[in-house]
Amino acid sequence: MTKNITIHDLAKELGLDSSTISRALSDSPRVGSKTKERVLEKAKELGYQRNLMASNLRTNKTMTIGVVVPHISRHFFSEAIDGIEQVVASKKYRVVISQSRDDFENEKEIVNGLFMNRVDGLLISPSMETPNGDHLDLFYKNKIPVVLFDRYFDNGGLSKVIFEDNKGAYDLTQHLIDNGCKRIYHLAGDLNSQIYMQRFAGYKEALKENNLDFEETFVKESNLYKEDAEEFIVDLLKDKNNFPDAIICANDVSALAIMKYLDENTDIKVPEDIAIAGFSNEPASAIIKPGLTTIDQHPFRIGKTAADMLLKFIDDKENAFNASNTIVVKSELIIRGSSKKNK
Amino acid sequence: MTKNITIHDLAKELGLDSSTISRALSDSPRVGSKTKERVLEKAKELGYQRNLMASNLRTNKTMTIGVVVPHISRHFFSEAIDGIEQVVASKKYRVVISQSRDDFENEKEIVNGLFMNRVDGLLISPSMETPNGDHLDLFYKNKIPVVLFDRYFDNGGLSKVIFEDNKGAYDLTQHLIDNGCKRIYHLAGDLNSQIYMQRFAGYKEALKENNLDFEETFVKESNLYKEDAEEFIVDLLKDKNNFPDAIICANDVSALAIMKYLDENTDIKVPEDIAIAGFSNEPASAIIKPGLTTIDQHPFRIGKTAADMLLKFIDDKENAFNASNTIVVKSELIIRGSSKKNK
DNA sequence: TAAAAAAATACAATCGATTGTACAAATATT
DNA sequence: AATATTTGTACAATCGATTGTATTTTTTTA
Repeated sequence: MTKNITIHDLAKELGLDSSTISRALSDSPRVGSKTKERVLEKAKELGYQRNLMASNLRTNKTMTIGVVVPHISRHFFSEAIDGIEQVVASKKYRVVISQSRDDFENEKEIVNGLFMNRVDGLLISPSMETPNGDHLDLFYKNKIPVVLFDRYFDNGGLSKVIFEDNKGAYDLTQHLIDNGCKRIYHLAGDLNSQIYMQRFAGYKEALKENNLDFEETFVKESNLYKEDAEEFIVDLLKDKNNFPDAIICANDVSALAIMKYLDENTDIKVPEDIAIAGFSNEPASAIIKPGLTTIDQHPFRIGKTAADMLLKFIDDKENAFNASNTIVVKSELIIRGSSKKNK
Repeated sequence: MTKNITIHDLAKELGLDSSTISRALSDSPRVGSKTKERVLEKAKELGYQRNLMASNLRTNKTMTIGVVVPHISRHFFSEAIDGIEQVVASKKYRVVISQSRDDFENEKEIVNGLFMNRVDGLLISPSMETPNGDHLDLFYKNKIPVVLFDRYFDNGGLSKVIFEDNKGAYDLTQHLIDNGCKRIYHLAGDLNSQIYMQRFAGYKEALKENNLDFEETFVKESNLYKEDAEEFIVDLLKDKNNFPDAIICANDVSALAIMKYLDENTDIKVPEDIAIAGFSNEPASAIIKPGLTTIDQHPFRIGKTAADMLLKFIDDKENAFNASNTIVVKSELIIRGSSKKNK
């Protein structure tokens, strides 16, 4: 193994002290310009590459941001990570990305690991199982900024960038009502999670304000996978007398699964017989026919915003710990064919 | 700021030497069990967290893998990253992820940065612009293993995990021919890129072996975005006499765009009037109607395989630099409605 | 030209953990 | 009980870069 070149090697070669090399390489005014040139040239000649492990240790900075998400490959998160990476890279930071797989134990381990690596800040979208922010105390106590995004918990003091889940679901519901729907069901996510809770609440509020029926049986809590959606619709089909005239799903995956199921297994037509709406605006939602009415969550923007906030906190730690800052990213109603009843 | 607790703090508190603390924490046989207990207890009490910056510097290991992809949020790459992360995390490694945005200058900077961070290995899917592996010499010379995945270049010595692009395109073409297609066009990607080159070659081979016509005009090189696909189909529609009876697109995005365009703007039916096939098996391809015939690339498996190979090289550097290992991940033909002509 | 000021460079400690060697204490052997 | 052996700890150097202080060299000023 070609031994790595260090500033000491350069120093020896040039008959200078390593401190001078260090200063020359960081363009310090304390080093003469001829010397700087010599150093730079020699560094290039020997293929010197600064060792950031050493540098980080000394400066107590890693220029690294930890990012924790439930699943990297989910459309929402990969878009958010794209946004994060873009912002962070432009400020010469790097991202270390881990996935909790919605497992709290996993998440705790990851968070500890990131702390041991002394990341300069943490962006986290907690797992479904995460009850509170106690496992982030480590960061809090050591004044390393943390920003939650998308998912969160009511845990005093943590800053976050969240989505208008309530408003999104409200708008969706109101839109369906405006289109003549009266018996609107809701396939919900895990109601222990703030985001699904909010979606459920927005849906309910809209029903209430329009004096529409709401019964507990209208709502089914689930994991929102394809299979959950199929199970849900199969159940509903058993009692055709009480069939809904609209379903709002808490994500697109389940909404698409229901549309697909109805199309392939029944002669129930969307939107004529039943309107369907989803949440998240996945790429497939624009491609299915009819298109799926949904809420765009602007995941890229959420990621960007969270990263911006975190970097601001890193620069200005005062503010990072004085108040819990919350930014709410606006929802956007995307109306497509699946909701166009209008009778 | 609560000063971080170090092994020296623990040592002072317990009246021991820091070396003993270090050994106790790593469960060395050289430390007595009672002492170990005392250390562990005190560590927990004071909330000690090992500083990996220091540890890394000393041991010259970071337990970190650098990952470079063109775009994090593309389905293929986010799935591949998922696979990588899964493998790597199980061996207590972490991933630092960067995106080149298909910009070579960017990629060079990222690669240098990862080297300065002394990652223990590098997984890279090079940008479209990357001409060769010269910018990876740094790793090669310093015996840090590198594995290319998906995209690659013919540059002696680098190990890689690639996809059966040629075979995939061949199978797709053969399948269309078996279904009665005779005039098969190809919307290609950038032909400077090995993967698109291979897909093109596979398509051409299949035509040849079946003694079917091939003309240069059958092929259009493009960036494979939605807009490119629309432009392509609009052009074809101008000359209805020479309209193809099948199009193989080098990715799903463009194939879906063509299907969507035909459906919304013409009365040309898929697959009755024209068969369409894509490449990559995006989620939307299973949802559109008719479903899009395509090739599954198993991106998750590609990621996993590449990560496995890299970790093996890290453990056994001998082999990492003796030969260039190449694993080819098998393609899978996914037949859906868009190709079912059979007349 | 000598003294003062400014510029360039060297010295040495430090960041926190690891690890080879040396030493001391405890236990075993004869 | 005296010596040999094992076990447990301490000492000290090291990883590579950074940075405050000290020193030398050069330039300026009187």
